[in-house]
Amino acid sequence: MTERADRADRSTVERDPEAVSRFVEHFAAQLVEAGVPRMPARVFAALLASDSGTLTSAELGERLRISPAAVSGAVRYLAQVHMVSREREPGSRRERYRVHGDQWYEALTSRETVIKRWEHALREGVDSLGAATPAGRRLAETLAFFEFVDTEIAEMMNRWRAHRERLFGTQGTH
Amino acid sequence: MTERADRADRSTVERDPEAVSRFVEHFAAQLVEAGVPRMPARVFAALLASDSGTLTSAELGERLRISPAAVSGAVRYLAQVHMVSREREPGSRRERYRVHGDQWYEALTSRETVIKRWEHALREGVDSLGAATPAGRRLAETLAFFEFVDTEIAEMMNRWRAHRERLFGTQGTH
DNA sequence: CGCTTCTTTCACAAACTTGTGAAGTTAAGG
DNA sequence: CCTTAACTTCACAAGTTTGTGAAAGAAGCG
Repeated sequence: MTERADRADRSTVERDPEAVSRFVEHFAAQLVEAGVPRMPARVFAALLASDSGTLTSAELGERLRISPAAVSGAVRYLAQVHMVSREREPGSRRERYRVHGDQWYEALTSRETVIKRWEHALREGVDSLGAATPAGRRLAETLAFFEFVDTEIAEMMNRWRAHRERLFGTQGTH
Repeated sequence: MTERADRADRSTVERDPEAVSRFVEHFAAQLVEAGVPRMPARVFAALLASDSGTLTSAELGERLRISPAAVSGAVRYLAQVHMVSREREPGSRRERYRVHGDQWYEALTSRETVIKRWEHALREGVDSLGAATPAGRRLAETLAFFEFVDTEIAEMMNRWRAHRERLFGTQGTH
């Protein structure tokens, strides 16, 4: 694809920037409601809605009307949770941020990390309350639930990869 | 090692309150990190760690050192997301809050509600960006992912119920 | 090398959240 | 009915979080 994807790519459909913005803000709002900090959510939504799947810091700042500092912070967050990756553009000090079509919801599912910590806390609880007490038994059951979910999610992702291939041909976007 | 305390007599076991508190705060902290507001997280953890699975407002206030107002707010939140239910104690104006051993992680999984809203936003996005554009295709794939997850989660919960029965005999605690 | 362009860091002000005391509301039990 | 126990609502103070401007930090390119 060309370096200037924005202008060059009008081939298919004339895009209404206002409609795009509406989607970006709406989707970002849903992410926020699910616990994602606001700026990261907006930046992420903007990337999702871009044709190339990559935008520069300047483009993000312009589209979302936020300062370079805000972009910087948001991107740092997103990179940390593996929802975007950063690439340096070879002949420039410009940085590009990219959403890897598939990789990001794999990251989403990687709330595994979260689950692991829950499991740890629960194990502690079973120990200190005593496995024989009613409360201890409840915690043990909850723990078993999470352990079950853990393995199930892994299998689910495998099935998804197969399913996706069936739906969309081979590898995802990018 | 804590068996002496655990093993104590009577229906309501004499429990090392400090160990309980440690678990409550630790588990609550994990919930907070996952996006649950603090007071609801603490109240919920306290309920989880109680033998009966129910506590009154006064008991919660005492154990967590928070005002009745805070209990009230926390419980309202938890009831809304179906993590606890409220019952009125027959001959009294006392209210009891209960964690239904199994029901609550079914609620957890009911991120369906969340997912449904994501799906809606994504469908909107596919429409307004155009299904034929690269961005539109990315959104469509993401949408397909969530639709897939939706059905998978339902099936997973069925498998869990079977699995649980195998592990713990009959149906859950309560 | 040093100029220029882009990004990050930092301190702070604005905006939002949270938990509290106090007043308000509901219903049990005399 | 009236009292009183229990929960809820409200306004606000304290504490966080958020996004910004300003300045410093990298890195291409002449």
